[in-house]
Amino acid sequence: MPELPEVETIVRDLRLIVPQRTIKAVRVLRPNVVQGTEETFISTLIGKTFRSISRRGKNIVSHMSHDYVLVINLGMTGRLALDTDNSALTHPAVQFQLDRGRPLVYDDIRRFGKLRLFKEPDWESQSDRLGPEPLSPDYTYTDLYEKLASSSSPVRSWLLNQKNLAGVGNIYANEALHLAGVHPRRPSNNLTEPESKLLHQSLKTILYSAIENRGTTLRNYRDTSGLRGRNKPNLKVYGRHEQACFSCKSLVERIVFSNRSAFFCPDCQR
DNA sequence: AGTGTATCCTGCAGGC
DNA sequence: TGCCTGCAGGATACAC
Repeated sequence: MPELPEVETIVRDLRLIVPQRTIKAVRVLRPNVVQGTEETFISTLIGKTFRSISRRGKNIVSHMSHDYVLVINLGMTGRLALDTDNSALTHPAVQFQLDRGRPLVYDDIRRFGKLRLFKEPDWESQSDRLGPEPLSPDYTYTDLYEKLASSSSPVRSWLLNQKNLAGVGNIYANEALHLAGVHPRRPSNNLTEPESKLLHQSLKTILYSAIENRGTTLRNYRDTSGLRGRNKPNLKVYGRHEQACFSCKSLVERIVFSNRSAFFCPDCQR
């Protein structure tokens, strides 16, 4: 569910809520969303204070006191929110009682999400296994072009692999490829340098505009206040199977490979 | 190295 | 109304 723009939106919300708050109690209602034993997870977090919140790819990274890092991957349906009386948190999995205010709740319908605890250096080495951040100023089209050149896998699959690029998921991979005019099945090492440059720029454009719109809600995604993202009307191909391309009026096609749907315009994307 | 398949889960839409 | 199938923003492990 949540890709880079959705996670970025949640991270920005959390920065207004949790820093300098201390965890007083933890309730694990669904042990399988927590890595390691429930007991260790709880005892490690009690008494720790949130210092800062950042994002790495699709991960919410909470830097805690005593050099601990709580890393949350939302999977398909994970949510974080402060519990409220009329809460739409239907599948609470973990509750954090803070030193003041309402509990912070991790809610996850399908429970594909994961909450992991690291010591700072261990998280650093874990983070190093992820690809570059597409929105980082020092991520250049040359980086993209050279890395694409070493892979023969379809470019849509390449973009989804978090070791190649961190944070891009199926919606924005398809949207960026459409904006760049590149067919999702093109072998990565088949892209020319100009095409790589266009794809690099398209990724930034698509991701920035999705962040401005606070993410895309197709079904389950909500921000920490329970509000939907507003980016869905901007989608040009994702989910638009058999509808007319806005650029050329051809019908958007849906194909499946690597077990995921790919949407593209057969005329705009060769 | 890459791909297809299965797995972890629940919920919803569509067909009958 | 109910039952069945397919599908969903992710990540990973496996066989080939």
